[in-house]
Amino acid sequence: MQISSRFTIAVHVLVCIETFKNDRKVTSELLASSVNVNAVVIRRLLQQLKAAGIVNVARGSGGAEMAKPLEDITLLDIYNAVECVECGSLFHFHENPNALCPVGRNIHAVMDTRLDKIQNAMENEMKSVTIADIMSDAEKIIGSE
Amino acid sequence: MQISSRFTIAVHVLVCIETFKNDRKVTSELLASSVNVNAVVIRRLLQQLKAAGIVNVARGSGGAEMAKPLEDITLLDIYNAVECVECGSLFHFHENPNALCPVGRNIHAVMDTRLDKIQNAMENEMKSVTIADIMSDAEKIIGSE
DNA sequence: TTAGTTGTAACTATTGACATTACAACTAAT
DNA sequence: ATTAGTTGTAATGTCAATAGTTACAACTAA
Repeated sequence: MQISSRFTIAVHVLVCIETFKNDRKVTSELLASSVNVNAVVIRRLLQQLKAAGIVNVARGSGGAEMAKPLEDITLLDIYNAVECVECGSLFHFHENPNALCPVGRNIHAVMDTRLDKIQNAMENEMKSVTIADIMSDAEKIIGSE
Repeated sequence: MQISSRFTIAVHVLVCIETFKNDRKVTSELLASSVNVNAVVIRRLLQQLKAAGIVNVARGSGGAEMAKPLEDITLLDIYNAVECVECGSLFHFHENPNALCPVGRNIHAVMDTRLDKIQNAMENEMKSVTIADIMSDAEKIIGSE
């Protein structure tokens, strides 16, 4: 199972917003055309990013822009914004293990710290990369075409 | 999105196999009762673990056992055994970004190394934990009940 | 031969992701 | 005030993966 494409799409969208901000109004249509998905998918995604304080979206006049400095937005911020956070855990525990079995009633306690450490390792790595880093890579690559 | 419960169920199953190996034949029925899922789900899972060389399952006579030393089985081995590996990547990239857009045609190149680093961080953490570690925790917790 | 078990196919239900259509709400420009 | 362009969102549909269930052939050991 994989992390949904919303995450990579979100990064793509943010790079677009930053790249085109001086040239044109960055509408959901423009973003949809770059990502190659339906504009409604982009609008829903922008709502999630907006709720997380990452972007501003203007109703009516239209257009999206970054809501805070690029170096203050980490990949983890984006991940948390677009992936179901109520779930909280990266791992899915089977419900209702048999409490009459010594393994069944303790498996949660046995695994929880280990699973948390794994998830933390991933999240720490995500936290260490900002959109500023990504933009710097992107400018280099696009500039060298 | 979450990693499927097959992963935590697999660990649960391995802990059961090791815990009960001297007391009884560890059948899919027994495992199913501890995990509290259908026995067929367990059998399918055991097939995946068997294909990965982690367990042996006896047809006919019945019963599952570990196929190699506990300290040679890491959580990553289990993860790779039960999660779709063809997919390979933890992250799901949107297909067909627009090649006419400078961002669209470069987004893959921009993100790939970053995403690999994140996945590696997770896998390294998984690699550092063996079933021997988990069993040692489990024995402590179960013994102290 | 039989009882117990695994291996697997077939079918179903459920869930989440994603696509699509439609339209109300809103803003700015004219 | 009207209009054109845009966002916000509901409703609906499709698809894939997970997981539950039934059924039964294949196998082994007693």
